[in-house]
Amino acid sequence: MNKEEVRVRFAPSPTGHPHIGNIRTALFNWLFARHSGGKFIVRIEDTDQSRKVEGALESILDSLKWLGLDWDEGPEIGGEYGPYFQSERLDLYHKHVQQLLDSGHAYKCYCSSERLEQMRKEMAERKESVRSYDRHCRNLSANEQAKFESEGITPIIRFKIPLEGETTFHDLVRGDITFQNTELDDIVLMKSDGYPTYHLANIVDDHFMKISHVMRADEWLSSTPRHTLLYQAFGWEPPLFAHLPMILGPDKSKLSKRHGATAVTEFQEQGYLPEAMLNFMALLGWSLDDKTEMFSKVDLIKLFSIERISKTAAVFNHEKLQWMNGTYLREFSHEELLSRINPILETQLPDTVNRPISKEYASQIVPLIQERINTLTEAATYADFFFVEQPEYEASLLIGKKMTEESTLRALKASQEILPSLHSFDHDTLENTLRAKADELGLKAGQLFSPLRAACTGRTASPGLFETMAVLGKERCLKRIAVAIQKLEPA
RNA sequence: GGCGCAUUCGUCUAGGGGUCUAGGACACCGCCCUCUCAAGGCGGAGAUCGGGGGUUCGAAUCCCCCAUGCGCUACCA
Repeated sequence: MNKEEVRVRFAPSPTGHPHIGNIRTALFNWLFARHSGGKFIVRIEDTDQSRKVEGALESILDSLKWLGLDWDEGPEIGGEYGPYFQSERLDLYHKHVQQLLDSGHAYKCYCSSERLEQMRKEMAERKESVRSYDRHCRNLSANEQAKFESEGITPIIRFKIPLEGETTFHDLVRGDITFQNTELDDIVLMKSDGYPTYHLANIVDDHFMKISHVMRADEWLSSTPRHTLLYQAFGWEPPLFAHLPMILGPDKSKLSKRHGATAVTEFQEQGYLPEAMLNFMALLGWSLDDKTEMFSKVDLIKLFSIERISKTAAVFNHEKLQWMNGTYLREFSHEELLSRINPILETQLPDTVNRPISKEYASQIVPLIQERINTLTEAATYADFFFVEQPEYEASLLIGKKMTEESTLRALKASQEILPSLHSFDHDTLENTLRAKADELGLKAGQLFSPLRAACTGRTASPGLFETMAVLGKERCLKRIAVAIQKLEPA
């Protein structure tokens, strides 16, 4: 094999929406390929017909596209070593499994699943270490085989693991790893439905697609000696292996739906930025040094290396992702942020708000919320009062600290009187006027501002009062103040 | 049960014999800023480096044992 050219692959099976762990694997492969000037290949491992999930393929491809992990060969674009769907490569697998049969490295197995189940049960009862298969058909005579064939049993094909010796392979992350061959079972290569198992298809494809490095999750480590033996049986040189640390949920178990949103597409829907997602995922199992943690995609490509992949599984920390997303959000220019937020506003603002949303108006709001949101979707929930006709809230919200119903009413009415006379409704005018008014009323600035804030926004927390009022405009502020006074005024 | 891998603050991690009385980040707490909330700045608390034996003048760093966690143990990937 030509080890000069780096060719790596992301080989998902279309059995569901890819979660952050799957895509992290894709990311590391992609990063390594781009770093080394090699090729990144996507291969779909659809050899299990029963587990196929509708829409999973699209979800996988969409996740990659969203993050900008472009592939050089694979679905939609093809390539020199296609097809890139295993279900379209069945002939290749049959041909090679036959080769193994002919060379005595594989054999047909006629055991029923019932017998297998029974066998495993008995082994467990006898407290023997449970084996997946007892090699019952490994040395069947020609007569016995003919008998099973005549009964119409479709055999599966198993790999003949050497009965003795040991198998060692080198892992780029963990070093040399050795397994006793006696610990290895005669794995299934070809299933009775004519589809290969992962083990066979994987080896055949990696070989013919000239894959130089296999970077996959840690859960595959135990399968690697079997794969090594398979390469030997074929007389092929195996690729280099690098097993990536797993990503776990908060309870330290394998990531699953139980852990809430883990599908990459869900993060997209929740308003996370692809650049933040990418940065965050890169740090799950990889680091540059003891302090750097903000990495652009270009940085990552330049700096990524297998040597700095860690060995330990990582718990997925949602809070840190959120922080990082907010950091990216804050670094955007107003124009950039607007362009990201606008589509969210369109879809997530209440139905009562007229569409399309005015970009000009939204652009005034963006600077006010930029440092107060951590995700794009928060823009719609945080800033909705800018868009609705009249925010809903309880009258009690108007009465702030150190304020009573009476003083609140007085403050609101005083504001109602002075605001119409303002020639300009900008930040400074508002601030000067209102501060003077507070003085005049014998109130602290905050005592006056809080009922005004509640009246104008329907919230106790909002962007700066004067900025907010300026954006809302004199007319709307006055209207909302009037509503507030009504809420407090005895009927 | 067997086999494999792993084990540094709650979490992500730095560390590869002395510079570590273990560094950074998220989260947490306090202070500053301040019209609220954030953001930002400053500071704090938080890990006897899973435990026990070695090796060494000296170990988070090397070796062994144990414990724990995770993974694999399917005609799933």
